[in-house]
Amino acid sequence: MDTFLNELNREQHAVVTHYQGPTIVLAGAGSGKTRVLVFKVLYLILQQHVDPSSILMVTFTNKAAHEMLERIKKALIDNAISLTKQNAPTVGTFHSLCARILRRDGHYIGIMPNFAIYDTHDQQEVVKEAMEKLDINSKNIRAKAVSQTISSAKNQMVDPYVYSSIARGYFQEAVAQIYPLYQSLMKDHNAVDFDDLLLETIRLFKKYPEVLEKYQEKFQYVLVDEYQDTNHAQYELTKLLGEKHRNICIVGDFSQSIYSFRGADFRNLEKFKNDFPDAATFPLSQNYRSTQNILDAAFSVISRNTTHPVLSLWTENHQGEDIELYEAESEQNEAEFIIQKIVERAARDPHFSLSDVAVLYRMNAQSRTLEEVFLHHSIPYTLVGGTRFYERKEVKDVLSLLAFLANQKDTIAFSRIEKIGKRRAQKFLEYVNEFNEKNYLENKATIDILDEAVSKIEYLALYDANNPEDKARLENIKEMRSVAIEFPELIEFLENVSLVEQEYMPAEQKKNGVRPEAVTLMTFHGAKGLEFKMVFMVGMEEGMFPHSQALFDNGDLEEERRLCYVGITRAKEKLFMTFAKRRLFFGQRNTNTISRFIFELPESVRERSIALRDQDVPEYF
DNA sequence: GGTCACACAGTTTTT
DNA sequence: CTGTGTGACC
Repeated sequence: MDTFLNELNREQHAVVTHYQGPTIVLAGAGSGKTRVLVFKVLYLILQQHVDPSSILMVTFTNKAAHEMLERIKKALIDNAISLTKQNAPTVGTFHSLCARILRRDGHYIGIMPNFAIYDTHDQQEVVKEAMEKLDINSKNIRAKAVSQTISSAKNQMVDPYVYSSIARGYFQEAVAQIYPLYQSLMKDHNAVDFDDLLLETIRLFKKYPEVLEKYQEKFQYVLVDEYQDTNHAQYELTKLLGEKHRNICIVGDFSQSIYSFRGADFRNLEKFKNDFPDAATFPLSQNYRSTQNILDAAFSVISRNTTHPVLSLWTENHQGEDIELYEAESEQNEAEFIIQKIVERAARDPHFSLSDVAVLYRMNAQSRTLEEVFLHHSIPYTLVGGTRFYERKEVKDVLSLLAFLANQKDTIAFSRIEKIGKRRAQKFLEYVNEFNEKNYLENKATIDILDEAVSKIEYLALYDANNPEDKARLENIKEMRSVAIEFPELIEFLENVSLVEQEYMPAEQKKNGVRPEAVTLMTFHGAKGLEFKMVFMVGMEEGMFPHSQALFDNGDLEEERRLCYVGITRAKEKLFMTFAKRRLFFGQRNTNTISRFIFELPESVRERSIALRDQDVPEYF
């Protein structure tokens, strides 16, 4: 057990063993960050004999949380320690942590434990409800825009009162009217949105210090990953939870902050230093992932950013293969180039697997052509992203039944049920009565409630198993049943489905239970945290990447550049960047100029490109 | 209560 | 171009 620290390099060792006091870890791409976090927890438990349950680790996604906890558990079992539910560390996202806190202690501030968690779609329904009540024309003011505006106000912790004092112009003044009504409707529905989970927890902590103290006492050690992508509320929460024992360790990388469009603020990394002036800062600068060529390219691009520090990475890996640029005639040709390169590589490298390849793009809309061409050449692919499991119609329908049973003030859920059909909604109400009279909430398992409600309204009869599209819907309901079996308590089930995105995997792949032999297609955002031997970055054109909406604002442009940096650093061995002369977009054929990011690569990369050899470097200002 | 036609918008995304 | 959402009409 003493030897596990030997597996770390000097920088990593320093991070793991510095276990007390405020700590900032600047973890570069591919520097073994996840491993360091796992080892840090192991070190606390094994060497410092810290009670595992007094450790809190906050991650960016639930998937990351799950993987982290599994790795910790496994390592502890190797050291003859097994974790139970009671003594396990708390590992989760800010949202799941706050949901748990509010279920337990929300009653202090008037939140009932069976509250519903509304997703973006539900939020828009509530906004529409508010707009109807206020008689605001939904043609001039779109509910979607309003709900986004309210959400970003909340992210900056601007309440309705403050908002109305700063609102300027037609749209903002309308929002100023809608916002307070939205909040009171949410209360009527006994619901909170994702932003409220954080804000209400902060409100609870500030109003009832004894509640805060309970959690401060529980969580003696607080670790927060991906700190560059925290928003203001998450920054506040970190501070509140950690300020008593001051054993807070935040981990992040300025250059990988890519979520400012939803309220993340990389400056939180700097603010932490002001709040904790004695914080120790550790860099993790050795990269284990990529070749020198790839790191050089990444650095060459990201060093153009001026509003944040850039960590320079080094590696012991060899120089590696050249980065290749390709100018395609069209988006089809771009996809065919990719296929050609994959086939070539497969022919000469027996260890090569299609799962070593990722194609990264800026917008989901770009996946369409790629899919068509991949299909045409019979190259298997996995598409990541798109419509999420719990947002599918049939899944939401069934969930609405359960959501309403758990929280009968949730009229948003009920109006969804009415949309299935008036007669079915009537039938359902009969079941609601039975449910209430016999108190099924307490003495029936989720799966039984689900099956009873679904059969009561004959929901499955809406779909025909012989129709392939319907069959997929029925499969999805089956899939949901298997999650329902895992969570016999209805409230817990609902919390799980609102906060945890189901790992998306088509049914046939799931049966085999192995990672499929297929190329991964996804957005740059989706690739965060992943790595592939061979990476294609496609659509490297002004207006595509950087995206057209980001061209005129330096802050937005720098975020695009960070996204480009994230893309480059996903590659372990081989990186391609492609751009098309002409591209069909929204039914129009456009001619785009080559992305500025291409011109920000090291000169040697550009010189080898036929398309660029004789071209002057354009001025982008 | 269900279907069809038209309008219209159209980044990135997890919680 | 394509998916979604709304409103009119049977």
